[in-house]
This record gives sequence, structure tokens and C-alpha cells, in this order.
Amino acid sequence: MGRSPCCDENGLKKGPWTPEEDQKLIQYIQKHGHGSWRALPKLAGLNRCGKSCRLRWTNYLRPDIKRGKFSQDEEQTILHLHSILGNKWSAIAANLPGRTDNEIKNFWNTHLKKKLIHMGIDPMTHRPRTDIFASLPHLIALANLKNMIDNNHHQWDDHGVRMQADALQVAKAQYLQCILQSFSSNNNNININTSVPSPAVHFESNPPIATIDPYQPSMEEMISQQCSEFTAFEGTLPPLPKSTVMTTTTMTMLPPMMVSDLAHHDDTVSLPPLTEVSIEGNPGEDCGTPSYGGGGGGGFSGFCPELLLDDPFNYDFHSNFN
DNA sequence: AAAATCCGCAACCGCACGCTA
DNA sequence: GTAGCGTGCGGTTGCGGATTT
Repeated sequence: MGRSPCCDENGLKKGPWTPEEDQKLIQYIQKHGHGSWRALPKLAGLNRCGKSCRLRWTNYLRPDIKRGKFSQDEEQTILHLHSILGNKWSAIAANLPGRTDNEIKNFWNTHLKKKLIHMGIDPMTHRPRTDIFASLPHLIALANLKNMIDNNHHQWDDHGVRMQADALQVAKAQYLQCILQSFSSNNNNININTSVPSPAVHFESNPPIATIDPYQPSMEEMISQQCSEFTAFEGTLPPLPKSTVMTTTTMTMLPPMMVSDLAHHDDTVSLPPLTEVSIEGNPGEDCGTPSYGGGGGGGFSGFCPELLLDDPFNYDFHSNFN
């Protein structure tokens, strides 16, 4: 079954309306009312489908449409109603005289949503986005770590490079676990790929100066760049490679940063000086496939996003891999 | 100054639903 | 009960102007 599209006939015009078409539509509706939208185009002498005419009228030509910028009051109303109604644009529009659902939807997508994200508020739940922002400093550390490895590998011997790479691998795993735990604590249906775009960080020098780009690439893109081998991380984490070798070494990593430092998305943020942390392991040992979550033998020690938020880079990789 | 990129918005698309014959 | 019509709705697309490189 299913009805055929109203405008699948060939030859009907699509795309932007001309002033002449607008005039024909206005004059016809003012004289006769719109009546049947399907019949209207023929009667009005328009080479358009009825649906196109209806949209043009309701979204643009209707005489009671208020155009121009949204006022503060209107903005507050939209925010309030959206927190109650979600993406029910027509229901929201019903409370804003002179505004169309399409106009409100566009305003939301281009302004209000971004504004909420900048304020650290999840635009869908209207609640603070602690999960995402708690993860951001980890992302910076990972990006920095990778940056150091990429930029300095020529200065290190093979063993050193391998230790750094191993540590990076562990850090990646912990970071992903952090994100997954954060998500799972708020939502049992983990799906990072569908989350809203988040601020991203670019590193342009070493030591790094990070510029915060509020929207592109998204955090998810950033994660997949930094953790290219973990491209599919819905559900459970992939195991670390069996070749992972833990050794005792000292790494330079970024110290803790306040999330508020990252809130000024338009600015360039100079990161604090690098500090050292210890990573311990058994030199030369193959540590097998570690388990995640710290339970039982093997695997990382207990992991708590909240603790890491307090002191995000006090990593202590006391692994007991055997 | 030209090219590339970003961004806002009008318009389109396809589905859902109520109504009627 | 079913088919078709009219309309509403939310998501998506793509054009064109603005901004950046």
C-alpha cells in the first residue's frame, strides 16, 4: 500500500520560489483560501506540487509570520519547552506566536544547541554534560602522549620507543574505559557514535599549545584518530594486543587541568608544564591479554572516572599482568 | 584577490496519522 | 476492512552568503 508522493509527476518545479510565484500564491489564498492544497497549484496557475505550496505558505508567506531575530524571551521559552517536549517543534511553535516550527527547528540547530554545548549542558537532556567534559582532560593527555611519540621517536632508542608505545596503548585502553563507564553510568544503551559533537583539541607544538575548536572534529572523531585501532568501540572494549609489554619507565604527561580552562572555546589555551608519572611493569614480559575493570587476577587496577576527574593524570599503571 | 571552508536557512523528503468513501 | 487523500511533522539537504586561509 502506501500513497504515492504528491509531486512525482514530471515537470513540476522544485527549489527556490520566485517573487512571481509568491505573488500568485498569496493572491490566490487571499481570494479563495487554500482549500485543497493538492488542487491549489493548478487553480493558482503554479507549476508546483501542493506540498511545496503549503510549505511556502506556512513557513514564509503567511501574513502573521514574525521574522527577524529571536528575542531573549522567545529563546527562554524555546529552551524551557524543549526541555519538556523535546524535538516537538510544532508543539513549541504553538507557544510562540508568529514563529514556525521550521524556524524554531533551525534556530535550535544553529544557535541554541551550540550554546548549551558551550555551557556544558547536554542539549538533549538539558543536564550538565559531566561525562563528556570529565573525559576531555584524558583526551588531551592521550593526544599529547601520541604527539610526543610522533615528534620525538628519532631521539629514543628502540626500547624507549616501545615502552612509550606500550604505555600509550594502556592509556588508550584506560581512556576508552573511562568513556564507556561514564556513558554506562548515565545510559545503559552505550553508543558513543550518536552522541552530540564535542569540543576538540588540536596540538600544534611540543610542548603543546592547544587550541580549542568548539565543533570540528568532534570528540568522537578525535578519539578515533587517537585510537585508530579501536574503531568499533560500542559495547565492550577490544583486548589489548598480546604483544603488549609492560616495563618500568617514566613518562612526561600533562598535569591535571580544570574543565573550566577549556570552556573558553574561542581562545587559545596554553597548557601547564609537563610533569612526570611512573608506569610500572615487568621488563621484557609478555603480559598476555589483560582483562578490563580490575576484577580478579590480571588487568588494570580499579578505575573510577570521578577520581580521575579530581586528579586526571595521576596515572598509576601498577599492572599485575602475568 | 582567489580559493576553500563554514554556516544559516529555505525547501525538500518520507513517514505517520486521521479521515472518508 | 481497505485504499486513497490531505495534512502534519521531524529530519535532512543543498544553496548562497560570510568568513577564513
